[in-house]
Amino acid sequence: MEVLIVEDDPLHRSYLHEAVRAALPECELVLEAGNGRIGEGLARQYRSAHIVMDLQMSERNGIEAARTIWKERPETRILFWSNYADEAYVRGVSRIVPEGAAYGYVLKSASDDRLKLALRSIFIEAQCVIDREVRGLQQKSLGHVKGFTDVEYEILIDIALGLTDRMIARRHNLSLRSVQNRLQQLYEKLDVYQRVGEDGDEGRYNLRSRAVAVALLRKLINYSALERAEADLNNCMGMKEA
Amino acid sequence: MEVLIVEDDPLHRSYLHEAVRAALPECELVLEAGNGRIGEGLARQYRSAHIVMDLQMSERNGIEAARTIWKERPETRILFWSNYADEAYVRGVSRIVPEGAAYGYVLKSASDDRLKLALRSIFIEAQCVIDREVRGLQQKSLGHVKGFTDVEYEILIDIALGLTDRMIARRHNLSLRSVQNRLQQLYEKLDVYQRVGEDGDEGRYNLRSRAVAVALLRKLINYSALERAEADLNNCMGMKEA
DNA sequence: GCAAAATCTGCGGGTTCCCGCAAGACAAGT
DNA sequence: ACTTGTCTTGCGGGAACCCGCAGATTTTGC
Repeated sequence: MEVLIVEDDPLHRSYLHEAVRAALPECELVLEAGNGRIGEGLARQYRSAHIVMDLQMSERNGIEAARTIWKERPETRILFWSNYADEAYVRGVSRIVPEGAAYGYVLKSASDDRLKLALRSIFIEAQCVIDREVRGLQQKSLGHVKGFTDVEYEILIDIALGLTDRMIARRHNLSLRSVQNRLQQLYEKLDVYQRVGEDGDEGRYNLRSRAVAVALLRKLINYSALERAEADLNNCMGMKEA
Repeated sequence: MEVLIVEDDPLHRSYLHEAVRAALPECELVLEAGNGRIGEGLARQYRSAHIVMDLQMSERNGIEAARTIWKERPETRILFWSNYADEAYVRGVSRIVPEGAAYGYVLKSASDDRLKLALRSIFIEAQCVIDREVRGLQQKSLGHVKGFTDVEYEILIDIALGLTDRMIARRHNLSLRSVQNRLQQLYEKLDVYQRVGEDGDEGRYNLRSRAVAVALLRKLINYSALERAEADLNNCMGMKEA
């Protein structure tokens, strides 16, 4: 058995190495990668079936790396080990995990024991281990309780990228008005209608920009989600040109 | 001599502790704080003159903590130790450093030796030590080479928060048209005018939202800057109400 | 002190956005 | 079949935005 560690912080990397050694004495080889790109390469080369992966790395982030790895070998077991439980990350991960795969999502703030337990559960027992906090977000996101539909989310990303209504309509094969309907739902859910001004004066927000702002503040979207979306957009545009 | 470490990651904290011990054998006491709020408290309590501070902490981030600490004791020497060199952070720090204070900005990716050298230079020699990469950004930011004025930056933040033109005008005591002029400069500098569409079709961006998007992608603004700005906004509003 | 440059301001227009109203499409449920 | 609900689309108008133009004000450089 071998384990691949993908993590860009050297300190965390060696801590993980230690933890893996301690939790999985049957592990013969521990590989390390400093970013997603290298991680992908090693995963391919060693056909690693067991991976511990950080999200938020510079070169190529964890979600992208995991996606391509899972695309090639869906039975790979991946434990995501992250600092944050941003809804953007959680959604990004749930989006790419293959049917029936064993994976995990543990926060870096979790205790030593939690991490080791998760390592054994996932890699040995093939069970899913999702941090409670993260689990909560997942539920909220999927269940309709104050959560956002996938379509809504898409549109949210689109306005965050700065696309116009017309562009969004084209991208999604919708009429202009439909897009605007979606936007209204979004504004509703993001609770963006409160006045900002005082007295009787009418001081509203710019709804479109405000929506992006509160989405960011609520960590519904974050830097890496934006980055990915921007890359997608460029791709898509390139395709059209050709 | 005593040193206060403010850093929310336990691993990094103990690494720092180690480094301080090694680099400053004359140091008698090393204090640790897990977030900005606690850090402020300890700084006040122990009148610490030497602080190593992470930016990006949950409870209260490094910039806010440093600002209040410096406000009380401007001669405090602070070494900022951060993962990132986002322009938003760099600008945030330059903004609050008192006249003639000795401080430093070192990236976590720097070598062990660099860190130790910086510790001695700042705490013993009272010199400023700024990472080269960071230094570059500072120049660019202050010098007029492709950099942003403070006023422009303010307005950028305002639209990122979702304020309307009229609101911005009021906040800055400007006419509506002036604000729009500023916005045009911004759009120019952020290079937001490229078409997104193909063929002869007119596919522009929504300039306002797009500007925010590219500012985020270029790390001109980041989560913590947004968060601070939002808090400011709420304060300001509260004041007006009263 | 004066000219050049940069900023601030009002006006007017074209465009995009925000959204109420209303009519059609499709699914599900009793 | 009738209702109920959700989703889509068109129309139209009011508001906000983007911006060229042109005059007023301030700043800067020499």
